[in-house]
Amino acid sequence: MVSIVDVAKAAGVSNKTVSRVVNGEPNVKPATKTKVEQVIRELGYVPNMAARSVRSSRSYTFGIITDFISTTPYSGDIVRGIQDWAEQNRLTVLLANTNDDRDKEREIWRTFQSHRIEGVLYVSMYHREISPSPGAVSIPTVLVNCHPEPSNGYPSIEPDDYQGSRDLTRHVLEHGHRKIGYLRLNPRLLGAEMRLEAFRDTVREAGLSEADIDIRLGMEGPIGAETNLVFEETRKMLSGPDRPTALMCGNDEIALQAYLAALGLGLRIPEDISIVGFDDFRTVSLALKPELTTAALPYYELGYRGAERLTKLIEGQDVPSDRLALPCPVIARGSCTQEPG
Amino acid sequence: MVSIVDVAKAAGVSNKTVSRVVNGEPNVKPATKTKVEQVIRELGYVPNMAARSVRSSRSYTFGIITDFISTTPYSGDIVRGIQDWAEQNRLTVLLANTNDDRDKEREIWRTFQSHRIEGVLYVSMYHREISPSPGAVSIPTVLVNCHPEPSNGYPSIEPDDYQGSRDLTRHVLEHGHRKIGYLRLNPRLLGAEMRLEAFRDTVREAGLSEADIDIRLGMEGPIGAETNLVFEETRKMLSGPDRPTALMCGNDEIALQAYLAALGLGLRIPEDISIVGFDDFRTVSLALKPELTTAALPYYELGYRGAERLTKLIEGQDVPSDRLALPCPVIARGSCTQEPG
DNA sequence: AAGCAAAATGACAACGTCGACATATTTTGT
DNA sequence: ACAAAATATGTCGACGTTGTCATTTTGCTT
Repeated sequence: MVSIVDVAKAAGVSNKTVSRVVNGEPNVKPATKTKVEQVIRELGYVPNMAARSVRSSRSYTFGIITDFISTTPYSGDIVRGIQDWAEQNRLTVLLANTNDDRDKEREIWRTFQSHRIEGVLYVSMYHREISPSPGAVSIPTVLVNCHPEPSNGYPSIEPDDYQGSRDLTRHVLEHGHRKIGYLRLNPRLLGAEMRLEAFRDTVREAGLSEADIDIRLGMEGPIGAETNLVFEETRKMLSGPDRPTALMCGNDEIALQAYLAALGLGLRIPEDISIVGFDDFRTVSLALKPELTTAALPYYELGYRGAERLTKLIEGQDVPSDRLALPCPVIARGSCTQEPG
Repeated sequence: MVSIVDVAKAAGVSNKTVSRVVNGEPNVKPATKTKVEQVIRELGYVPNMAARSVRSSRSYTFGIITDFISTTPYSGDIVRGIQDWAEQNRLTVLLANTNDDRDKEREIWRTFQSHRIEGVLYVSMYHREISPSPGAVSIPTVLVNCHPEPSNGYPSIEPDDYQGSRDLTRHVLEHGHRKIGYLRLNPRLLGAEMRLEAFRDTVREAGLSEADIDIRLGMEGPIGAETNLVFEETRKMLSGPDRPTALMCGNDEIALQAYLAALGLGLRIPEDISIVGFDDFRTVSLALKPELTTAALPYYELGYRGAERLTKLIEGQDVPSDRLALPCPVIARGSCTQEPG
């Protein structure tokens, strides 16, 4: 591997001068600079980050710790957001996956320490409360798509489930619907409660009564192995005498099943029943016909702005608020239209 | 940051002895070892990988280059597979994303070189033909979920679309179906052709004639912005006088739309029509009711075994064949049952 | 043409680690 | 008890960089 000394020799200058050229330092004669750059190109010299890191004790590297990267489709967008930010700021990204295993996590923190990582983005693949266990040494850390237990005060960045659900509910109300069904997410998910609460509050504000809404549990049980009640509950809800004209679903997967149940009952979407989801899992929301009106989880932004926050934290700038919530915009597509009546 | 000399001083031994303990070298008195280990724990010493790397000119690091990590759900499983293998072999993983941008890719190869990466896994998010542009220096590289243009001979690891589609077709035939519809993937995808060909070959072997099968195009146009014909084509196919009893779909997304179309026509699945997909995108395949019979893309294995191949390549062991295809197992669920007639 | 400040370049050490080799200590065989 | 072999520990330098400071060269003023 060609080193800075090789370049120096070939260019007939000292290695320090090469270093100056490489790092764009001032006080290098244009002619020298040109010469050195040419030699660098000829020899294909690329600076050795490890050596640089040893000398300057800076690594210019972030670490990403994920729990289960792949259980939620598109959550990879978070990682992409981080990467884009990293690239724009000439940072390198190290990746590790805990699989939700405590020992493995400890091991990962150690590895990160051994690389003298400058900061960690702790990414959860579904929105929840967590407690990182970094061990003895503390590395600046930002929580992404999750927030810390109240006791330990990591800054975090999360989707605003409440706002998303509220805006989505308003969207449905604005289309004239006054009888609305609601299919709940697994209550164990952090988003479930917030989304439901936002629905309840918004519907109450609009003057609907308890009799106008029909809330049912779609899923329950341990995450990853839940009991799925959506299909049955939807059938029941839509077979009743006084069925809702709009159906709000805890997420897009539930919406998918609602589609199947409604269609199976001979109902047309959206003519007979409007349906909205949540998350905007595009494999589902765009594949459904009509395409699904839903609220989008801002995965990419979560990653990008999380990385931004981490940098500020490292540089010692104060991080405005401990928990930052990013909006979930309503994506209006064809599945929710004016109430027929 | 505490270094090896700090430990040596505190333990009253030379730094070389500490190094020996840390690296598990022989010829250290048990008492010394215990003492050193204790001091390491007390001081929270973690070896500095950068320094180690400078000294030994080995980085123990792999790089992953992805094109667009997030357009395909679950393709993150590839990354997880790589990570697991890396962890088991005490390797670190560097991650970068090209977004299919040539300049960005060059930049990434440079970054990887600067980290003296030992090998690269070039991961494509959908199965296709690619040509990496590593620039001047060559780093051992394995292509994952894609294969090289014939000219440049990178080893690769890919899903066996042909075998998957063949086995799936056999599965359908074994359930007695003799009139089969087929909804094609976007022909621009590498898998499209292979899956269709396998279908054709298998169906011919089974003695079906051209009249028994009905092949239609589901999607076309540039990837990521395709025209979607699935819904309409399925309606046409299933409305005809002599409709098929089973419907094979290019992938699970197409299957989802086929469900919707079939249900919209008042058909029951699987009583009136059996449907199978391909890929096993679990957000779709498990959310469908009945759950979807499909062939699973072996994403995790692709990553894990790709990393394994890369290691062998680096160690100079010969890599058996240039292109390695991993089976796509048939996942039988409820959507394909015995032909009714 | 001398004098001087500013600009350009270089010499050298140090970052943390480990390999090569040297030295010290213990064990073994007689 | 003594040499020889085996085990245990230490010294020193090098990996590729860059920071510090010293030295040389350049451009400008008078």
